Amino acid sequence: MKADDAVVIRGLRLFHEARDETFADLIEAGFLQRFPPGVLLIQESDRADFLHVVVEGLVEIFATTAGRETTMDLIRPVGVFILAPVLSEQAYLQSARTLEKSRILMIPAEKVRRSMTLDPSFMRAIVIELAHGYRRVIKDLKNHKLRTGTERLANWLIHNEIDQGRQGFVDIPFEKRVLASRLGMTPENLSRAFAALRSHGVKVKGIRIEITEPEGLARFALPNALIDAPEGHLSIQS
Amino acid sequence: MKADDAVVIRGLRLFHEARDETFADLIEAGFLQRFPPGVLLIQESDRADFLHVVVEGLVEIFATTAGRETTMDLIRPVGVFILAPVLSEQAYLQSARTLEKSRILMIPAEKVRRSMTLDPSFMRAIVIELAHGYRRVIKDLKNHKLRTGTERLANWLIHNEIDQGRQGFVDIPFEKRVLASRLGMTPENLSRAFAALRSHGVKVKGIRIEITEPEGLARFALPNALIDAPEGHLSIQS
DNA sequence: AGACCTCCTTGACCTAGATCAGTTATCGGA
DNA sequence: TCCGATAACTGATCTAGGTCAAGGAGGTCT
Repeated sequence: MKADDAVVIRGLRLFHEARDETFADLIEAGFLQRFPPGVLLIQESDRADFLHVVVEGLVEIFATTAGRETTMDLIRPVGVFILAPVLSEQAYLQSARTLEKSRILMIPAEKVRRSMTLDPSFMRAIVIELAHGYRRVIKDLKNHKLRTGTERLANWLIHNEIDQGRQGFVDIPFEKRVLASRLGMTPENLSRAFAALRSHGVKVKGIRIEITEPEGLARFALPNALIDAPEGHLSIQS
Repeated sequence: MKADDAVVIRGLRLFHEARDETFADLIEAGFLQRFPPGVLLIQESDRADFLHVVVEGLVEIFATTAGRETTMDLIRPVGVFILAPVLSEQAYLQSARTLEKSRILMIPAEKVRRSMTLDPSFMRAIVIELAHGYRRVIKDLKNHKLRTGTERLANWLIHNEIDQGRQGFVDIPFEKRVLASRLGMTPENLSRAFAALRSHGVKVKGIRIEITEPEGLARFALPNALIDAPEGHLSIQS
């Protein structure tokens, strides 16, 4: 692994407060690997053998049942994913695949658990990270139970316009079908949701979505900090 | 607090492995209070000041936005609720109210955080508890994104029939409107979902739901361990 | 540049679910 | 035991969202 990669990974909240030797130990035990797009990294129901860190690229966390599939999350560098089953020695509940060519650091689960036992400051960081991840999923569940698809899209746009620097537009950083699945709808329905938002000052220009009337959009979306505000996070959120 | 209450609470996974003095300290700092039904215990967006333990009764965890409301969870004795914001010193994302008359132990958040710092075995239990809670919400989100309301009901019945001792029926342990909200549907729709399950061997007799053809119901429900299997849990789940 | 491929969009149609209204069942208290 | 209040059920209607099919727009490779 290149030294500057290690520096970036060390910047993650999860590793930042760990002792030097804990961090060195974890990096030492892990291996960095390159993957082309579309590679299945994790299969749900498999035993959690590794903690994964996205160093470069884009990873989709998804779940399936009865032939259906949905996107649970999207992880950009530098982000850790699927921490919980690594800690409780359980099976993964979600699968993961690369959407772009990516570099992934894989740290053996056993090593993570042992480091946690040996280094209280690392364990402390794990507590904070788990608590934040927990809260993010709760927000997502609220989003789904309390809002329609079009409202979820409107709030996603508001949140991402801010994230991308308040320039009055949002560039969707992956395929629209992926966004649709992340928001819990079909691609067809996403198109219609965009059409419905036209009357609230939203213009679709390919990948770029222009927001001409932020106040009008907010009036429709009714953003709520307890759903939409980003949880202190490891990864650039979707 | 009565001594036998303390024994039961000590039995919780969260407290079981804590040192004796840690546990004594937490119990000492906490206070046990009685509430009639319908009392708001926690208001979302309030700062997390206490960790709550349901010693007796029934507590509903719910969330609201834009005038809508949904049930996020139901906590029966002995169960802890809303641990995450207590640890990361944040606002509650969910509200809580009693549904029955209840006894609740409230432990100051600051005390929980300090005990965690002082007692690694307690912190370790917190990691496990958080990881399990995290996984439970992920299962719930999968349940909602991947299934219809009727399918969620069918799987809820299968799971609860087993929980209640495989007697061929399920007694709904709260009002049906609460179940409806927990499953993310209206009371009207829950009635229709029950009607739809008649052809799969489900008979409604008031509070008691008879399951005459478990195999037929399972064929319709397609239960999935990665959604329906109970996570190692503190509380009797809903 | 042209051909091809994939993604996105749009329309028609259908199903799932919400809402509204009216009725029936259930439970607690006088 | 009756009464009133609340919960539950049922039907009619409407909206949200999924499915199917076709057309259009944007890339990439030769």
